[in-house]
Amino acid sequence: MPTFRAPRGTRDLLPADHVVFDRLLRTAADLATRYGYHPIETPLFEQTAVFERGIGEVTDVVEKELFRLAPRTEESESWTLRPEPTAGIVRAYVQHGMQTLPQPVKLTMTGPMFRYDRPQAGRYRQFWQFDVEAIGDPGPAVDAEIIELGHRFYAEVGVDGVEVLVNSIGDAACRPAYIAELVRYYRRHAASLPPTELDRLERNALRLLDSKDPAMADLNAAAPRITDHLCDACAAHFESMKAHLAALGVPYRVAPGLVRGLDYYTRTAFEFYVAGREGQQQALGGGGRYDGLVALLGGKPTPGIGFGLGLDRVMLVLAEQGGGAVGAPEGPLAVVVGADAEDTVARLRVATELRAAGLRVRAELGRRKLGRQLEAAGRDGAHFAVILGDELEGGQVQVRDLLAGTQRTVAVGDLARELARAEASHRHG
RNA sequence: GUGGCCUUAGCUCAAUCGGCAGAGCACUGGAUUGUGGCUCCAGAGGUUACGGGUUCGAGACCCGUAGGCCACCCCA
Repeated sequence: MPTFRAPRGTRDLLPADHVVFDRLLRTAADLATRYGYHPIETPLFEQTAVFERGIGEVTDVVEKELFRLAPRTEESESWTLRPEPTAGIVRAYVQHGMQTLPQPVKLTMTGPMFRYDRPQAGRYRQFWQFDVEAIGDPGPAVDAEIIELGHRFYAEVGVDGVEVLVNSIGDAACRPAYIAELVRYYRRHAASLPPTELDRLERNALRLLDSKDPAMADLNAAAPRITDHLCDACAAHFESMKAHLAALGVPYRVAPGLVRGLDYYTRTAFEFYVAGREGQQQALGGGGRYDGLVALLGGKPTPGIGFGLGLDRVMLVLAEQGGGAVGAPEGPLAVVVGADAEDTVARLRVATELRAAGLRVRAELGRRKLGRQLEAAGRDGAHFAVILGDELEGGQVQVRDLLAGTQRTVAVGDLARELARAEASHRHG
C-alpha cells in the first residue's frame, strides 16, 4: 500500500524496461538521420487553440481527450499538454519561417504525448511517439518514402507481422461531395442502423465505415467508396503513391475504411497494424498527408506528410513476441572490492582512476565481507573484481577474472591497461 | 465517457464451509575473521488496495472509492 503511486494511465520505465526503450530511441534517431530528418523539440504544451484548430473541434481527441492545464489566473491563456506532435511541429515551422528554407523541411521528434482517456494495456495517458514530418513536398513519392521508413523501423526493432494499411481520403475538392453521397446512402438504410451509428452519421459520417458493429458489415461493404469518388488529382496521387510503394517492395493493403481520427488529414492516410494479438491495441502507428494544416495554423498554403509511431505499443508487442523484453541493464566491467571495511577511500581512489581511464567501474562501498562482495559483483555481470588488500601497501592489487575464475597480482599503475587487455582477450577468444 | 472482471509481502501466487495470514523467488545476515556462482541456517518484509457494513469472528460476504485489466468509443 504505497503512499504515492504513478498517476492513473502513466507508468515508470524501470532500468530493465529501459534497455528495450533505449534500443527503440536509438533505432528511431538513427533511421531518421539516415533518411535526412533533423531533430526538433517542441514544448510539451501549447496554446489549446493550436490543437483545437489543427486537429479539429469535432474529433474525439479534442472533444474528450485533451489534457488541459488549469489556468493560473482568470486572464491567463489556455494551455494543453500535446496529444500528438504534428500540430506543434507545424506551429514551429510557421513561427520560425521555415518556408524560407529549402523545401521540404524534414523534421523528427520523439517524446511523450498526453491524452486523457481511459487507460488499458497499450493505451496510456502519457505515451511515447517517434514522429517524422516532411513539410513542403506535395508529391506522392515522399508519401511512399515515409511509409517505407515507418515499415523499416518495425523491421529494425524486430516486430513481426506488421501490416501496412493505406487509403486516400481525398481533399477539399472531392471529399465534401463524397461525404454527402455517403450520408445519403446511410440515410436510405437508416432503419437498419443501430442508434449509436445514427448518431455518428450526423457527427462524422466517415466514421461509420470504420464500425466494428457486425450489423454494419454488409452495409459498409456495399457503401460508396472514397477511392471511387476521388477527383482526378487525388486519384492520380493515390495511384502514384501505391506504385512507388510497390516499387520499394513495401507490402501494403488498401483499407477503404481507414479514415483516421484527426481532421487535418488529406489524401494519403496510412496505419501500421499488427494482427492476431490479444487485446485490441493493434494500431502501432499511423499518419498521413495534411496539405491544409500549415495554412490552418497561419502559414501560407504548404503541403505536408508525417507519421507517429507508438513506442509503448512496440514494447508491448516485442514482449509478447518474446523478443527484446529480455535484457538486464549493462553491468560494470569491474567492481572494486576490499577486505577491509574501512578502506572506502582506497576503493574510491582506484575506481576513480579507472573511470578516468574510460572504464565502467562500480565501487563496493558497503561493509559486507569479501565473499558477499564478490558474489554481488558476479550477479552484477561484472567481468572482473579488483580486490584491495594488504598488497596495496606495496602498490599492488588482485585482479580476479570472474568469468574464468583466475586471479593475478597487478601493480595499481598498470590496472587500467591490464583490465582493458584482459577484456580484449575475452572478446577474441 | 459506457459496461464487465480483478486487487493477499518488492515479484509470482496459496490460505477447505467465514475460525491464529503462508510459500517460492528476490533482499539482508551467518556457516572459525582475505575470495563469488552450488548448498545449508537464520532474519527482515503485511492496516490482505482504501473506507464503511454484516457477524461472536471477515483476506473471504455486502456497499462505496481508488487502481489494474477486458470489451466499447477512439486511437498510439
